[in-house]
Amino acid sequence: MTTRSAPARPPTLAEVAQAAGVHPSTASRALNAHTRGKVSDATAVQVVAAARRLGYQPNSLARALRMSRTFTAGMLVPDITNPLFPPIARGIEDRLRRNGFTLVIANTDNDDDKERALFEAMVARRVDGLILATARREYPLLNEVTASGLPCVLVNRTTDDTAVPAVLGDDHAGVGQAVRHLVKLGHTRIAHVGGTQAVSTGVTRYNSFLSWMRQHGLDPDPQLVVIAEWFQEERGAEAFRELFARGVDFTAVVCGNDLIALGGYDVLRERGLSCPDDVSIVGYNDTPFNDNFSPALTSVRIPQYHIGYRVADLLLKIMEDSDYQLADLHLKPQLMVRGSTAQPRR
Amino acid sequence: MTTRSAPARPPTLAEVAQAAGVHPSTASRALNAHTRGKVSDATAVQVVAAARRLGYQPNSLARALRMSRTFTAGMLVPDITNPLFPPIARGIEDRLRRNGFTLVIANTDNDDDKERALFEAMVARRVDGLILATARREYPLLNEVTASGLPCVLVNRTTDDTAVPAVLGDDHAGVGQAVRHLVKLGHTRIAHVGGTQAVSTGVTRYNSFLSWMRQHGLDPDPQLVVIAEWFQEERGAEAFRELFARGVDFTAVVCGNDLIALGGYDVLRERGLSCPDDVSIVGYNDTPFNDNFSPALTSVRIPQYHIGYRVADLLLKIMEDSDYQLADLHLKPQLMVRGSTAQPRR
DNA sequence: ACTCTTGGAGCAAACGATTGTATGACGGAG
DNA sequence: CTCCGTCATACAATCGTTTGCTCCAAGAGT
Repeated sequence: MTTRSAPARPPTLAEVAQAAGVHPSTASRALNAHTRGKVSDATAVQVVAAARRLGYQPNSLARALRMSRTFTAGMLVPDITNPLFPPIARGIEDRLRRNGFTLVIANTDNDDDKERALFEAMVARRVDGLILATARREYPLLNEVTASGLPCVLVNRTTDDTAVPAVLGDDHAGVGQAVRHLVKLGHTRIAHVGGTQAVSTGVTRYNSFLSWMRQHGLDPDPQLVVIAEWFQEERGAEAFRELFARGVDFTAVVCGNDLIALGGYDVLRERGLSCPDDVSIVGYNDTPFNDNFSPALTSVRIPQYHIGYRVADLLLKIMEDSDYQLADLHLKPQLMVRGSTAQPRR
Repeated sequence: MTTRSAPARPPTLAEVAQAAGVHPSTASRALNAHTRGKVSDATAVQVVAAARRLGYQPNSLARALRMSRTFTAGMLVPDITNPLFPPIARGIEDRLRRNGFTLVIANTDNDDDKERALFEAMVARRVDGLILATARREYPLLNEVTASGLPCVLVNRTTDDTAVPAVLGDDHAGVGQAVRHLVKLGHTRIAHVGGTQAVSTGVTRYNSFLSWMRQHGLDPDPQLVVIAEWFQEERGAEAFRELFARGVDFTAVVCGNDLIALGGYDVLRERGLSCPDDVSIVGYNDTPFNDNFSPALTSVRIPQYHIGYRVADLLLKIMEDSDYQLADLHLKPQLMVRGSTAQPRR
């Protein structure tokens, strides 16, 4: 037999040091790449060998306590069940892990009190940095975060008062691609069913819609713009019903996100209308399964994984260099054309 | 002004003790519900007041180091991007948080080496317990886990050698509901497109299918059983093509999960067949959007959130009482009947 | 009145690492 | 031969808690 069954208590640095016949401090320096230069090569080899032999794993708690760095980042997300967030979280996790960081995710359910409590919990856990996917345009929590001095970045959404850097999809460009696509197909009476204006994505996509319509020489009809109360299928359906109720003709709709677009599908079905024959629909975000709906949903894909990756990148930079020059990052979207958009028949 | 801008360094227990005019150890006991009884009520009040006044938050690192408990649980998941897992993770997180525990999730991508590395990382982080959603029937990693003595539970999948408790959906019952539903509709030539037999859900659903078919007096035709290489849409499509290639007639299919069922949709479309007119299809898990496919997918819903909740429950019990009597937990599924199943026309 | 018990609080040693400072040896220069 | 600089290592403090032990005083029992 080569090794005994796993020891109940993992070996400590002191034990490694003893096994290598050196003082713990020497062992520490030998093991830490940062201080390797302070010990002779010979003893470094000894220590490393002993560490490997004993299966030494530094106790991250002790290290964290001493260094007051936990190598942990926290993330607040409205609800990980929303398919937009898992790919972002994966990107973040993958990037953080490369630097030995761990990610802790908590769900706020868009509840102010819960948000605050979870933030406190993160602080109590002494996370080294914070990633917020929960920002609203008015976001008082952010004051507490910045006041606490905790490095922080926003993802996917930003705030009106932007003192904190954010990594986002370029929604202006994305909506532009959607509008251009519809215009090229021949649509002129294009509607917008936006998402709540309380979050930045809702308002940005709304403004971009107006702006791009005008750039294409189309005067956006206020009657053809409805705002869904939230980024949800049922809220989207309600907004679509309102849109139809207004009685103004339209042949295409740019939606605030994919769930709203699905709500649109439901309402078209209710009214016996066909997509894309009667109405073309474009979603946003390109969450999974858009290929499987019928018709397959044309949508603006945002690089979710990479957004996560880059936001982690940014957080790492800010954590190591506290006066790193801050800037928002807007990643390029790409329109995925599928079956829900076609030339207008009217 | 009531308070100054947040202090750079949060107050320590010693500072609270000093403010209350007592020794740190007394302050500790006063603050800890567990040891509150060891100090007089009067001083307890003093200490609590001082703690509140200073905004004291115990340093979880120091506590963890001293107590060698981190109040953290780790979770290994194949890929959080799979919509099955986020609701489970939420259930876990919500339950853990009630006891002051934090959940750390890591994605293994079904990669053995990555799995092992992430397990090591969890150990290095000194998590108090581990939740594995990554089990395969043969699962060598589990030996290391049990050898390490780390409390551990499985979720959604279990292993052949079941020394570790698991919380699962009751797949036998779920498949039974699916088969019974189809039989009641009048189907007799029912096929099964299962998932990989390398994981317990694949093999359990397969065996249950055979068993329930026989219980309904139907002799399952081996030609009508195909195993998809993985629980993915494209692998499911391949399996469906194989099923058709065998040339044996069937009118309904029980699928290993919803993605495989979607692969079935694709193949039916390829062949110009209609669901449910030509073939009825039942999925499994009832992941989101089943309502939005066309036809809406009939599927066996497993209580994902509650599975997570209960697995966390179990882990907490095991952690606090190391010889808690172990048992697997099978939660009741429920068949969600939608448009993809109908009476056979042949 | 004396001892015994008991409750409350302080002391100090952990937990396991990192790191500033002190110490020792050794080699070269004057 | 002495002195000094340098390099490698050892020493010890520290991070912020928890907790076994000791100690003291006050109240109860006889």
